[in-house]
Parts: sequence; C-alpha cells; structure tokens
Amino acid sequence: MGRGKVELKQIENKINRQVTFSKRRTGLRKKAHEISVLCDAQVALIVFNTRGKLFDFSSDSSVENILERYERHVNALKFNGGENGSQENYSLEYFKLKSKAEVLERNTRNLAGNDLDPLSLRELQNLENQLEASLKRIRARKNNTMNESISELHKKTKSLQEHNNSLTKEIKEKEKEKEKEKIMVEGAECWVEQTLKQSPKRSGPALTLGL
Amino acid sequence: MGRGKVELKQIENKINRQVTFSKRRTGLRKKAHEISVLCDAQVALIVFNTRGKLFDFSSDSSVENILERYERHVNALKFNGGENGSQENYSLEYFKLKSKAEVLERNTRNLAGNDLDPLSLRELQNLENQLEASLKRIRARKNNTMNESISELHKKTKSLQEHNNSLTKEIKEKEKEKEKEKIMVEGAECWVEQTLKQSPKRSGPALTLGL
DNA sequence: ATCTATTCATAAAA
DNA sequence: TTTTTATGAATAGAT
Repeated sequence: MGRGKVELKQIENKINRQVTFSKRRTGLRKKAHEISVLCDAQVALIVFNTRGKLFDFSSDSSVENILERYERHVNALKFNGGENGSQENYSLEYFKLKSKAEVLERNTRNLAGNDLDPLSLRELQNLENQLEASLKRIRARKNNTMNESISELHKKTKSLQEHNNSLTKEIKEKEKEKEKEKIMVEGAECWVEQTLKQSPKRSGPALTLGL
Repeated sequence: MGRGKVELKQIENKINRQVTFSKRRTGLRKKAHEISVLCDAQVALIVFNTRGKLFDFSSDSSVENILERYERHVNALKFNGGENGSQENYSLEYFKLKSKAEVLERNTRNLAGNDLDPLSLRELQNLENQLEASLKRIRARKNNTMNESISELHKKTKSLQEHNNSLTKEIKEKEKEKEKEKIMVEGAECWVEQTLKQSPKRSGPALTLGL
C-alpha cells in the first residue's frame, strides 16, 4: 500500500519509522474494533513502541477484563502448576492478584448496578441476563430453605401436639380419679351424717360395728 | 475492500460471520506482525470468538511476557514509584490483598447465584433484594442507551426522508417538463401533417408563406 | 479454498 | 502532526 512496496524489515529512517508506527497503530486499532463488532468477538490489543510507550485497545470496557479471561483460559489449559514463588515472581504474582482484585471489584460494582456508564449495550444485556439467572438460582435456593424450615416446623408442631394430647389425657385421668375420690368421700360423709341423725333411734353397737 | 461497503455492525448471517472472522483474524495478525517488525514494537493480540475460542498473537516469544510488561506498566502508573518495597512489606501487602480478593470473589460468586448453601434465609433475602435493585438500575441504563440510539435513528430517518422528498419532487418536475415538450412536438407534427394533406387543393405559395 | 471487483490502508510527499 | 495522492493490500461476495 502506498507508493511502492515495503520490505518486511525494520524501517531504518527514524522519522519514517515513527510516522509509519503512528499510522499503522491507528489502522490496527481500527481493524481490531471492526472484527469485534462485525464478528461478535472479544479483542484486546497491547502495543509498546520502541521507547516503551504503551498503547492499548479493547473491545470491552477494559483490557483487564479480557486479560483476566485470557489468564483463566491459559490456566485452564496448563492445569495451573504455578507455585514456583521466588522473589521475582512474587512481585509478578502481586500485580496479577492486584489486577484480579480490580476486575473483581469492578464486576461487583457492575453487578450492584453501579458504574454502568462505560458499558456497551451488549455488556449491559449480558449483565441483565446474568442477574436474571442469578435471581432464579437464589430464589430457588430460598424456596428450598423455606420449604425445609416449614417441614421442620410441621414436624415439631406435630410432636408438640402429640405431647400436648398425652398431657391433656393425663390431666383428664387425674381429674377423673379425683372426682371418683370426691364422690366416695362425699358418699362416706353422707353416710356418717345420716347415721348420726338416726343414731338416737337406733342402737349404738350398730355404728360401732360399721367401723 | 471487497465487493461493496460493509456496515459496521454484527454480520447477521452466521456463515458469513464465521468466514469474515477467519479472514480478518488472519489480516489482523499479519498487520500486528508487520508493525512489530517495521517499527520495532512489542505487540500482543488476544481474540476470543463468539464461542469463546481463543486466538492470540505476540511479537515476542510469548503473550505472557507482554502481558507481564503491561501489568507492570499499568501498576506503575497507579502506584507512584512502587519498586521500593522490601520483601516483608510485599508479603504483608500481598496477604492483605489476597484476603480482599477472596472476599470479593465470594461476593461475586454469590451474586452470580453460586455457593449459596452456607447462606441463611435472611442473607438470601438480602441478596435477592440487592439483585432486584441492580436489575432495575441496569435496565434503566439499558433503556436509556437504547432510547438514545433510537432517537438518533429517528433523526437520521427524518433527514433521509426529507432528502427523499426533495428528490421525488425534482423528478416530477423533470417529467412535467418532458411531457410539455412532447405535447409541443406532437402539436407541431399534427400541424405539418394537416397542412400537407390540404396542400394539393390549396395554393403552393400559402405553404411557402407558412414557413 | 480460490478468484476478482472493490474498497481500504498507507508510503511518500507536502 | 495532518492532509493529499498514487498505489499496493485486504477482503466481500461469488464460485
């Protein structure tokens, strides 16, 4: 493209190299954006120029999101043997963890319905779908829990009711006995009274005989 | 490129989308390679297709190398200096961060409807309420976004309609003019014909005079 | 996968 | 840097 073919090797002239870098960087970015939209792909592009300046692009709201996904993908493949923690790796692990925490934090905020402005329509839709699915699971779990505790309560109620019944029965029996006793006592008293009333006419020995 | 311009929106036809993805992925990779060689740049490219398949490219021997540099770069920006931390400091910070990340991860998992078993009924209810509130906000944001793009489209439609109308009008006027012209020509022909029919009876000079 | 008609990207120049 | 312009590249649609 442009006037004359170019060889695939480092451009010697510094100025030309810089200009070409700037132009091609723009072009690359554009292409990355196009493929993400046209083909529904997730793309992350990271470019450092000779002097170490960073240029990045992401089809999503953040590059880190995609890098996170990339790490997960790679780790899933490699079976995550890691744990070779020397000092140098420590700082790397630290940075990795740090960006992971950032991604998690951002996700959490998004899941709570905050900081939505940088999200695309598609990301919003994904979020909505995810939350709906979550709600379903949470409600299912909730119902489950409630049903369990309800049947637990039923059982408890039943056993209490039974205990109750047996207590009631016991009480009734006690009352019955008491009643019987009372009747007997009353009967005895009555007999004594009547006997005493009649005593002047009847013989004393008869009373003595009854005891 | 190719036969006819393409709109920058998701390609509906699945086959076409897949084919385009494959072609453009190759192109993107090539461009990434070219800029890295021509301009002495470090490039990493990560692409996930719709179905989650990963394609990556790196100017270096591994993508991870560049991601590592990226993380360092990003963190260097966020934390002035850094790099002075002794090991103890580092490990303390690391563990703090680790527990923070764990909490965030658990929250995220719960918000996604996973690992719900240890939660109490009340916690489940809170979660449900929170998600409902989030959904409301997200839907509001989504609707907002959609409405914006709809009104944008309405505007566009209207301006196109107006343009259309003016074009239609122009066409009608042209046709009218053409019609008028045709009638005039027909009238002239008719006059000539009649004149010629009558010519044998009339005198020659009259015709000559008419011209 | 291969073939073209087109559109796009960009090297060189300004 | 940005714009312009001449050309080489990329690629959409067809085969």
